[in-house]
Amino acid sequence: MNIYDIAKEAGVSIATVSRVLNNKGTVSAATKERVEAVLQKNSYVPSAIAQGMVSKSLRTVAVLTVDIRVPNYARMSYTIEREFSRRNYEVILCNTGGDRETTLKYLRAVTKKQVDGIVLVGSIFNTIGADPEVEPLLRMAPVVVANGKLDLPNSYSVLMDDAYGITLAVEHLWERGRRNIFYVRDMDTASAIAKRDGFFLGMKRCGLDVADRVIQTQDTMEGGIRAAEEILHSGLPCDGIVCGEDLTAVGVTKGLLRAGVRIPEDVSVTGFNNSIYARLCEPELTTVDNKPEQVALLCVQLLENLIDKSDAYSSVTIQPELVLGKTT
Amino acid sequence: MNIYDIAKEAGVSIATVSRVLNNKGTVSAATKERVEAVLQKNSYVPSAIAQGMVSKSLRTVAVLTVDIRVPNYARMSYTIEREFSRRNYEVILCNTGGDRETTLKYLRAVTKKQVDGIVLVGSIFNTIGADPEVEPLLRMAPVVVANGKLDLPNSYSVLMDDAYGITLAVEHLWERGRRNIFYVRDMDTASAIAKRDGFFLGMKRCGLDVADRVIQTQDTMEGGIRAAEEILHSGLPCDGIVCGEDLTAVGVTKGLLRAGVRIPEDVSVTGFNNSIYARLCEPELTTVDNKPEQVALLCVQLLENLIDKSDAYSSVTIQPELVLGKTT
DNA sequence: CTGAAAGCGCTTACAG
DNA sequence: CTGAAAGCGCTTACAG
Repeated sequence: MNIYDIAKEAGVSIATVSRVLNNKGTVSAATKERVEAVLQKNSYVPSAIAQGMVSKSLRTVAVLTVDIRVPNYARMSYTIEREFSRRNYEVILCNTGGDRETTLKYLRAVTKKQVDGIVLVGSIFNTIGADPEVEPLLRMAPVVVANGKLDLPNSYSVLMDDAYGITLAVEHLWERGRRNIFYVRDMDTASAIAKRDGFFLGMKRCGLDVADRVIQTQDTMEGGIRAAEEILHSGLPCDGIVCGEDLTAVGVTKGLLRAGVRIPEDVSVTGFNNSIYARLCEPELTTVDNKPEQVALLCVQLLENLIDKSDAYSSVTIQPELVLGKTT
Repeated sequence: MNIYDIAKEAGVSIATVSRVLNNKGTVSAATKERVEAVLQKNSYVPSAIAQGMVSKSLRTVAVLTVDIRVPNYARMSYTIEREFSRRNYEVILCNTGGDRETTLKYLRAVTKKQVDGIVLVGSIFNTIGADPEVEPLLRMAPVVVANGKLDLPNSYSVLMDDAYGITLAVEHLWERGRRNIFYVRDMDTASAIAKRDGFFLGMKRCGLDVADRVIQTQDTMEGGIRAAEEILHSGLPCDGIVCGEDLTAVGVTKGLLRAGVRIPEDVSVTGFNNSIYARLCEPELTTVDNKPEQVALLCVQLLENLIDKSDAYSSVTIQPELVLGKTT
């Protein structure tokens, strides 16, 4: 059932059917009514592909992220998807695993489908997006990076001030009287580096020593447990541990408790993300809220503007907030 | 840059360009080489929309689920997406919230885009998919339901034996010497009902009484905490609590510990899903592995067969497994 | 107000 | 081996 069938049945031309369908141009009331009856009767729905052929748009955007199973990415992707759905766009989801080849494959596929826009979720795309093979693909559609920055003419950013978030945690521990503070960091994304720098900055402001006080570990609960063990065996005094992720902070907490360390009496622990992990943790984590929903919403608004070529878009930075739990 | 530009530059017809592009039909080696050079030079990529116009396919499938932020759905959606990507399909993600209207909106949008197939993730779609307004939309593309069943000619299921999973938990508690067992259930999906029936069955087999031993609560950590309080105040003896979800089990654990109950010495607790929540829980939860990755993979294989109209597809049921933690 | 025609960018029989 | 033409299902100037 296509527009020709409808036209024939209604005794009009396809142009007229198209007009009533899109409420465009002028159609006499009588004709309109007749066509609408036929439309209704056949519950006709125009083909989005054929429409896309003309308009060059399928009203679809692509969301590339590392792994939707990570709560922070899940929250952002969820919000992006819901917000675009409200705006009558569908979202193609791409789990790149942070891998260059995989990212390339996804970008080739979605640009071939002429997506209206692309959202890159995660600071890992700072590196991948700058790759000489990746970059030209990102020029084919407007791009917004959540928590990252790209040097492209049609790309904008919504940034989270990760460094500031970690300084908040450090200063909070200082106020709690902690003077021997460690930092547990994870992978090597721009975000991880910003957080570490935030730690250095916070410690400096508090006049504290950072020598041998940064522990690198895997971004898993087990990684956190190992980090706690490493700290306990370092020989250095420790009364506070700032973590770059809630998940590692949960592991750190477990590791400390197993070693008989009391939290927060002996050692304070902070996480990052204000994820559900922080609330499941026993005791509940003090953590940094990096507001993924807010970041995601701004990404959607920015990309929508870029797609509509409306004015007044610019990159934004969101400030995180400390959320008190029972570990500090 | 379209196929006409390429044809002109290579001095051939568009039919010939199409042939070398698709490696179809016959092209002389010389011509092929010439065309390929032009293709390469312009890094030409054919429009997927125009191709879709002819083939009636955009090589896209839709995944409808309740909420990607729930780990079990995230794991399934992740696996489905990755597996379809491997097969050169893109995935449109739809978070329906379990809502009928939202589901309708998504299905209208994706059928209009003529998706090649639809995966419904969650037993909530048993009800929604049978709705008289929803059902016709599901007839427009092959459908696979993860952990649910639909009565449609072109729809198949990959089922998880939730009831069996709960009987495993009950029997495990019995073997541990528990005789006063409660069940904490959540929402009213087919899956939740199957689990409750599994509880009844397991208890019956063990010859245990179930009167007033099913507690209904919200599917959140707080819901679990409240359930624990309710059980403790019920006046009934309790030495075992089987939960329908890891998240509520974590809450139950917290609630019990706060009341000074020892786990597992006084009361054993089991969860469901083998999610990361179970491992974060202190003590680590004994839980039921419902194998979301395996379910998802089978869904993809099934749907791929339906799309290719290859033979030999049928619905499957997966058996869950008990995973021992430290709460039993 | 309405219709004929061109155009969107491909693929695919059909001739030659 | 290669090209002209039709067709996929729409939208949109352009006439009338």
